[in-house]
Amino acid sequence: MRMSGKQRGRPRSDQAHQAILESARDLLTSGGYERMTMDAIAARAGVGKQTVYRWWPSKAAVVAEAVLAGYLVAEGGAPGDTGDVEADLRAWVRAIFGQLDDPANTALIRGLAAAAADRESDALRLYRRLTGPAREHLVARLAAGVREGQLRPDADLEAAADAVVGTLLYRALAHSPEAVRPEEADGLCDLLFLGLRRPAGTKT
Amino acid sequence: MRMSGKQRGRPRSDQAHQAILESARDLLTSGGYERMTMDAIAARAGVGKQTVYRWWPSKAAVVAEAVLAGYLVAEGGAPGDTGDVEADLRAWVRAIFGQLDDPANTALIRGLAAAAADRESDALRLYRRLTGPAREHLVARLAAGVREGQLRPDADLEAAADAVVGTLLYRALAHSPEAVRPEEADGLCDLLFLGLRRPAGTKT
DNA sequence: ATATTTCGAGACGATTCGTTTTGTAAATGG
DNA sequence: CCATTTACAAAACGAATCGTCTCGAAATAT
Repeated sequence: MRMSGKQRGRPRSDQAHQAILESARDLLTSGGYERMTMDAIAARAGVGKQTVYRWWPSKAAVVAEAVLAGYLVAEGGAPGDTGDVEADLRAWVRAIFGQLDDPANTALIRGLAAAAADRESDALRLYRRLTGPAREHLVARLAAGVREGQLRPDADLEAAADAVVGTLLYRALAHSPEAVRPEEADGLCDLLFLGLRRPAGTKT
Repeated sequence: MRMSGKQRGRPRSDQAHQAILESARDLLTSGGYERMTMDAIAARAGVGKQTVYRWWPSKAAVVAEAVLAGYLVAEGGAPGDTGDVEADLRAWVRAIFGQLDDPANTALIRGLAAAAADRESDALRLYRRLTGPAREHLVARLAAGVREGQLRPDADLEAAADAVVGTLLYRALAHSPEAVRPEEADGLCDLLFLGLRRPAGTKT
C-alpha cells in the first residue's frame, strides 16, 4: 500500500487540465464537434496529446466534461423562492430559454449530443448529467409550490419537469438559432401552470 | 437538346436502392451509428460502395434517409377524430410512446441524432423531418378540438405540441430502454389537458 | 543524487471516409 | 448487330483522424 501523502514525481498540471477543457469549448463553439480534432484541442491548449489521453479516455469524454463543466442547464443555480411558485419558475424557465439565444450555448449542447452519439454506451449518463440538475431544481420548486398550497397536490411534477426539459432539448437541437422566440418560454409556462394551478376554492 | 423519353444506358436498380436503406437500418439497430461503416452497409446490401455514393453524398445522408424512410414518429398516420379530442390524442400519444418500447425504434432515433451531429449543417432539416409530421398532426387535431369547443380557444397549441414532441425526443435520447413506463404518456396528457380543457361554463 | 511521474512534441499503426479504377451488365439509337 | 451510354460489383487508393507509443526535459519526493 502506498502511504498517504504527497506523490512522487512531477505533479499534475491543473493549468494544463483547465486549458484543455477551455480549448475544447472554444473549438466546439467555433467549429462544432465534427470539425474539431484531438490534435487541435491539444495544440490550442499548448499541450501534448499524451497529456489529454492521460486524463480522458476518448474525444467524447473530453467534450463531455468540457461541456458539463462549462455549461449546466441549471447554471445560475436553483430558481428563487419568493413564495410565488409561478413567478419564480416563470422567471427561471425564461432565463434558461434566454441562454439558448447565445449560439455558443446551443453549440455546447449540440456538442454533448454529438459526444453521446459518438459513445452510445455513455449516452444515457451524459444526457442525465446535462439535464439532471435542471430537472431536480424544477421538481423541488414545484413540490414546494404544492406544499405551499399553490399547486394542485395531485399534479404529476415529474411529467411537468420532463416537458420543460424536453422542450428545451428539442429547441436546442432542432431549432435554428436565428428563430429566437423568448415568448416560447412564456407559452410553455402558461400552458403548464393552467394545469398545475390549484383550482380556487379547493380545501387547503 | 435531349428529347424526352427513355434514358439511355442501364437503368437504376431500385432493388439495390432498397437493399442499401434496409442494410443501413439493420446495422443501425444492431450496432448503432458508431459501429456501422459504409463498407459494411454496402457489403450487407450486396452492393458496391460506388453505388452507395452515387445516390447519397455521405454516410450521414444514407442513415438519415434510412431512418426517415423506415420510421416516422407519426407512423400510423394522424390521430383519429371521434369527436373527443382528449381521448383521440391520449390514444395517439400513448401509441407513439409505445413505439419507444421497441429498442429498434429508439436506435433509429438515436441514429438520426448521430447523423445530425455528424453533419451539423443538415441537423436542423433532419430534426424537422423527424418531428415535423407528428407536430403537424398534433396541432391539427388540437385546433379541431378548439373549433369543436372542447379546448380553450386561447391555448397555445404550438407550445403543447412542442411539449409532447420534446418529451418524446428527450425520452428517446436520454432514457434507458429498460425503464419502460407507459404511464408516462398518460402523465403528460393529464398535465396538458388540465390546461387545455375549456373550463366548464364558458361561452361556446 | 536517484527514482518516479508528468510534461510537450511528434512519429506511428489502424480505421474509416470518400474517390477512383477496372471490368461487366443492361438498356437505347442507328 | 453494333456502338454508345449508364449503372453495376469489387477493390485499390489517398486523406484524415483516432488513439498509442517514444523521446528527452522538467518537477518532485526520498
